[in-house]
Amino acid sequence: MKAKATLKQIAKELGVSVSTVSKALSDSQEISQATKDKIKEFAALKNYKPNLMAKNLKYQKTNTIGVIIPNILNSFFAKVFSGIEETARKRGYNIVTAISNESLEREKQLMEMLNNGAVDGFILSIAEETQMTKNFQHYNSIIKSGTPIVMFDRITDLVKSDKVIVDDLDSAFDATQHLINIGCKKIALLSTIDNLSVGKLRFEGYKKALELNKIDLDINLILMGDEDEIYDQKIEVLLATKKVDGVFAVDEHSATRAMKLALQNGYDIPKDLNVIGFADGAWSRRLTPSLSTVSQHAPEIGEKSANLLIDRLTAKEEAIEYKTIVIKTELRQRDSTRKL
Amino acid sequence: MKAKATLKQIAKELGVSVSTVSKALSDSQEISQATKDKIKEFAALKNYKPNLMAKNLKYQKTNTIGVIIPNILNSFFAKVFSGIEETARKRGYNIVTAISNESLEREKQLMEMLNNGAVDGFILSIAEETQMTKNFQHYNSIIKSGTPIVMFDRITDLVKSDKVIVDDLDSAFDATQHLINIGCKKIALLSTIDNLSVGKLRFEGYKKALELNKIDLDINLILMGDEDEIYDQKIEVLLATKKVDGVFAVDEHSATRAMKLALQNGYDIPKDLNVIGFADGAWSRRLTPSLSTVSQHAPEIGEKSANLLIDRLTAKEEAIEYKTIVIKTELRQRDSTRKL
DNA sequence: GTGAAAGCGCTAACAC
DNA sequence: GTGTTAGCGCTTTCAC
Repeated sequence: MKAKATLKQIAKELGVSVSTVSKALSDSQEISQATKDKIKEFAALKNYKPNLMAKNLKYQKTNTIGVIIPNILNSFFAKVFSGIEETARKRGYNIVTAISNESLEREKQLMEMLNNGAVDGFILSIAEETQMTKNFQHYNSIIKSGTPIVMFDRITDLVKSDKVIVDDLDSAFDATQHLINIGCKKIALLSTIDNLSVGKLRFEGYKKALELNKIDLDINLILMGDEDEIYDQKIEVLLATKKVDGVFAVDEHSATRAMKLALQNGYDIPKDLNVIGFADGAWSRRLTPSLSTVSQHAPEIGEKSANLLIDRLTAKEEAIEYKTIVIKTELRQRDSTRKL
Repeated sequence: MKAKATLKQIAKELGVSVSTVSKALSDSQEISQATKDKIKEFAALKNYKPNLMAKNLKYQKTNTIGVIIPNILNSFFAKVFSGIEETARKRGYNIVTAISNESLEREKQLMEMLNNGAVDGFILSIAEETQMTKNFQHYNSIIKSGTPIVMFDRITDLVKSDKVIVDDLDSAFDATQHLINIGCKKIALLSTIDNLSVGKLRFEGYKKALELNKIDLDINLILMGDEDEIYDQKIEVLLATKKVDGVFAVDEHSATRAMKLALQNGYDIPKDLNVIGFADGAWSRRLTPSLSTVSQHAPEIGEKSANLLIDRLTAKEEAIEYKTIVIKTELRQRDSTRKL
């Protein structure tokens, strides 16, 4: 447990002043080359590293971003996170991670805690409970306190901030339209995220596609629920009617459950049933048949979010206008849908 | 962008000294109730929060743990991470996350960067490149500098530190034995992680089980490679021989590729082929048939790691002995293996 | 070319 | 019961 080297120590051991050492190490013009060399060599020997906390305190900023993720086990968030991490790191920022576990209380508490000079800004996706209860004051009060926020994916219009989203409505429209194009007449919509902004938008996209193709919305084909057995049973009942030839699943759970239950109930995918889902690419490829998905470019969402935040943090003038970046999705056709 | 409240400001506005405010807010006996009440009320009004950086600097600790993850997209690591996060949070620690991307250089650089007073200790799993090149000095020099490290899953004997691992050898033995018990005679071993400590141990467990059951090790049944198409082809060739009735896959990729290729090549799982893999539970259940796995209790690994580190950080005496905690795995029988 | 001193926000030993 | 002061490690202005 040897104490870390400080300017003070080095100064003392070398018989110079603290400020000389500081200047020498930052290659100041004021210091003679000889002294600089001597000090630098000694510092390297002692493995000197400037203390971050002291610097932070001095400059009143931390070069750290707080990232609040609703659930890191969701691979979408994990991917966005990796995008944030990489971009932030490149631009010299550290990441403090906190997981809200979809809880409003936890989200509030974490953000307040980190807003004590621990981070310069936040990147977050709204916790489910927060979005359901529409309790957004804590965001606004944090922004008012001078800490900028960037929201991604799950956002709200009630907070003025930078945002990065996917064109959920259009993506859902395209996915549904694709199912129609390959001949589906009875397309079910499956969702466990109807309480989220993104869930609602995807539902809208589905409805819009049906409408434009003059297909009546059939309420029996719309299944909403939680990730539980009751939901599974509903899917099975729906499949049992054999009146479905397409499934549009707006979340990973719905997509994979539908696939599995259909296969178990003797459906031939994609012959009898075509499935498209919002889901993670890596695992979708591992399924048999592989799942056609709406790819959300998660790492890019992370990258853009980090850049938005850091741009704001480093901006000369304050109060640049808030931006909303919309990332284009892509329909990845795999084996769970017929080819055109 | 209103400036955050500081002790100094509050003191000035209230016409008292800084230390009075500080003491009042920490409920010191020295201050009269009346003053305390007054100060507390005013502080609450101003939404005062003590500045973390200043406290950290003062106390020479950060209450922050640096977590170095090789790859957050690997759900095992994501799960361990969530265990770490939750436990650390409960005990009052923040998490700074860094992703090594399996690179030695990056791992070194990240750790050195964070070792400048940004974190009190590290929790990490060794990057693949680090483990392959056996380049472990940076760990030792960080430990020597006074920052403790806890390693999990991918570890090395060449670094003295606390460790949390799974009983890889025994788990692999049990998995192989189970395949033998349900009647498999020709058990293939698939691995894309033979360069990792855990990969080697799992291979040992496989060999031990064969040996004890007097089954000759057949080199043609052992497939090692990277996550690429060449590896996929090798699997397909192996399956084409139809000389395999069991697969023990020591990593997620191998397990899922084997399943998929077997299904595509007309195998009936588990009738013709039994598959067990080290893999994530959530997704294994989503496959059809669901995959029997060795469950590694990832969140518990994270929890134990965090506790080990924090125990050491908060220990009164220095140099408690280093501990290695071994977590028991569980064989989760699903539909990719016959029932006994 | 080098050093002294102030200050970032906080705590705590020590005065009064 | 309240205030003064020093100091955590660093940078930076100003003096010499």
